[in-house]
Amino acid sequence: MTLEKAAAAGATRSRKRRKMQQVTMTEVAVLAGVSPSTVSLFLRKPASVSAAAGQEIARAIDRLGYVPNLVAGGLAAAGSRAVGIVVPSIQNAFFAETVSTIQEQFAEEGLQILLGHSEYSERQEEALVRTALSWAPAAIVLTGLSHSRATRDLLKKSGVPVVEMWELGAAAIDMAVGFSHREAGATALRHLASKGRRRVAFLGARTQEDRRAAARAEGFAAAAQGQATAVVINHPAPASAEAGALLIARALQQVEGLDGIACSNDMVALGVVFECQRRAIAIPDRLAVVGFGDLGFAASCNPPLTTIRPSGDIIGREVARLVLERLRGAARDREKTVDTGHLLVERRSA
Amino acid sequence: MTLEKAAAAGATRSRKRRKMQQVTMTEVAVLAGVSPSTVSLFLRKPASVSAAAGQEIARAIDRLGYVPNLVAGGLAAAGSRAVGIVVPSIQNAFFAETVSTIQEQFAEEGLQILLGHSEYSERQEEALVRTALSWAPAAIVLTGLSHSRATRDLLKKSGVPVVEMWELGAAAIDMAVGFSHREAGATALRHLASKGRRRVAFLGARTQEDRRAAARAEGFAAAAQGQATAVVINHPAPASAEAGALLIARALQQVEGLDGIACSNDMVALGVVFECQRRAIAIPDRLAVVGFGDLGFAASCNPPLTTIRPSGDIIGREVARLVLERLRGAARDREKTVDTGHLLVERRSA
DNA sequence: CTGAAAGCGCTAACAG
DNA sequence: CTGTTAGCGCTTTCAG
Repeated sequence: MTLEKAAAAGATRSRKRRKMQQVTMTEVAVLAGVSPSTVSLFLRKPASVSAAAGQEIARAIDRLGYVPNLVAGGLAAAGSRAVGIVVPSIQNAFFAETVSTIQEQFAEEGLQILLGHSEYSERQEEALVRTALSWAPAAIVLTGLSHSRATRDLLKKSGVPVVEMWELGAAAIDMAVGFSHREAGATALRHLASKGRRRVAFLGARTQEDRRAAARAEGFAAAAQGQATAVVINHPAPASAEAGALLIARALQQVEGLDGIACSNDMVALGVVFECQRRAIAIPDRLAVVGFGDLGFAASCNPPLTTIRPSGDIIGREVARLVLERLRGAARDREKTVDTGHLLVERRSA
Repeated sequence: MTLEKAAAAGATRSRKRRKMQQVTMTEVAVLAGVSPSTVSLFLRKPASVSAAAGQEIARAIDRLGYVPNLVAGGLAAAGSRAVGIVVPSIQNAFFAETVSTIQEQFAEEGLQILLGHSEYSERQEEALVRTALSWAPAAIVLTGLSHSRATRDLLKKSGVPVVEMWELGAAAIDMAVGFSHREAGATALRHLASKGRRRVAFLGARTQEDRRAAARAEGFAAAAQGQATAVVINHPAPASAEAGALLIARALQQVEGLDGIACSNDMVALGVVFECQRRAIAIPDRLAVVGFGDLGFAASCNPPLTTIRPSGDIIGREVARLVLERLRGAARDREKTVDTGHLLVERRSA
């Protein structure tokens, strides 16, 4: 079979396409001297095709520069190889790490990521889920357990596997991977208390929208009962060093004899460290600081930051594993939830 | 027309699907008492359908909870509403910002993002481009101008609009948005020189793989001719505060009388600041430091960081604009390149 | 302005 | 192991 003949086979197709001519599976089949379904089979299960045919097909694919059309495949198979992921913000280092890990795991399995960010808005999340569903995705990954009623309905009705990540506690739609933020907040307080700190504050960024940060604040405050005097101070902007500087200034003013701080995010803690350097407030002697996130700079700042590590990479790996297992046919009720816990990383700031 | 009838219309479809029953356009059409093509038309150009029909259709969509199947749409239209984006790393704040901005702009136009990260590997990039092309994307966005031969061929052959971002200089495949990293490096040197610094170093992370960081280093070294003694020191790991601390230690040891530093990334500069705090090296008096990126903490660290702002958000906005214009029918040679420049943000560290 | 008809490129039974 | 046969759900001419 010649290349020309294969080209001729392709040429019978409509010429009205707006995109440039694309090589189709039929052309590959013609050149390889087999039927299209054999090519299709070869692509999905190479082992089920005779070695001879396989070789011919591989050569044809190569010569023609064939790129499979996953859109057509997805339609025929009633479900695509894409996974929708929606996170509050891609710029947040936590979610960037998780998404990054998921993408790595999926790439090996030929799964594509459809990404969207909701800016902590349930309405935006709903719109993103709707779009994702339009792609007949193999699965959908959401952040957190709070979603609009419509989002839940949409998802349930679709029957698509869904995994909610970065939070545990309330009921999940389907699967969930994460940890309890209340407990993480409590850990921060207990650590501070264990260091003899009795007048403490939780500095939060955007806790109105960020339910998980709010849960950490709650856990912190609840654990303080009988242990310490705790206040929670919030800043409406996203977590940043600047927010941290502002918050610590307010805390110092608001709490007489303040001696311990927990932050909703290491970035905020960094701002606290900066501001304390400026004011010559000794950390941890006068003020103990515990962060959240264990971001890259935590180990090298002055003093090194005691912080809580949520392990965004492990969350990502587990999310990918759950999705992959479900796609490979695991029962819908096989494994629903994995608790990744949290880890107190003790360094010098507390 | 009753809901039951519409359901009956749907029920004639094959029951072999693995996914849960999905509402189709035909069902909407039946319920609205029009033909599927009218529904399709209404969805794409509401104005071309009579008000009466439009209203019926809208109601039907609502009652049925219809979610369009973009996979089928993409196949029929020979091109999907998805845009493939590949960046070296999602965890890098620069790219996170750009991707975030692009996603925002696209969401309004109903474009989905297919995201992948290459880890600075051309081979991985090629694989990601291949997968992206399998989705018959509306466009593809790549980072930088260096790609494997196969990647370029694949892209050219596909005829898909391509925009390369975050770099300018060499020839682009199609469109490009970015700036010259050589010039950015030169700016850093000139600023240092203008402050009387004569023995300077460029601290780079991963410049073997990161061609753009390498270009900044080159621009820095080239501009030093006759101005200052410049050395370039590299660390093979990704940019981090830790790398910065390591690099400045080496620089101090290697260059007698070192008085100026430029970093390939603000994160590295942060490490330099930390290490100098530890060693009680006064910034900027003894050592002037200029970073790159203008990341969130740059303004609030001690001292505030003089840095070069690449404006990742503007790059994102311009990328989105170019793609959108092309999709709306702009000629293939309308506008090919936009230079977003760079900005020296002078603060106290230099 | 609306409908009928003809696929888009591929997968998935089912026979052979 | 391979080919035949039907579509997947939607868009797009092209008539009316």
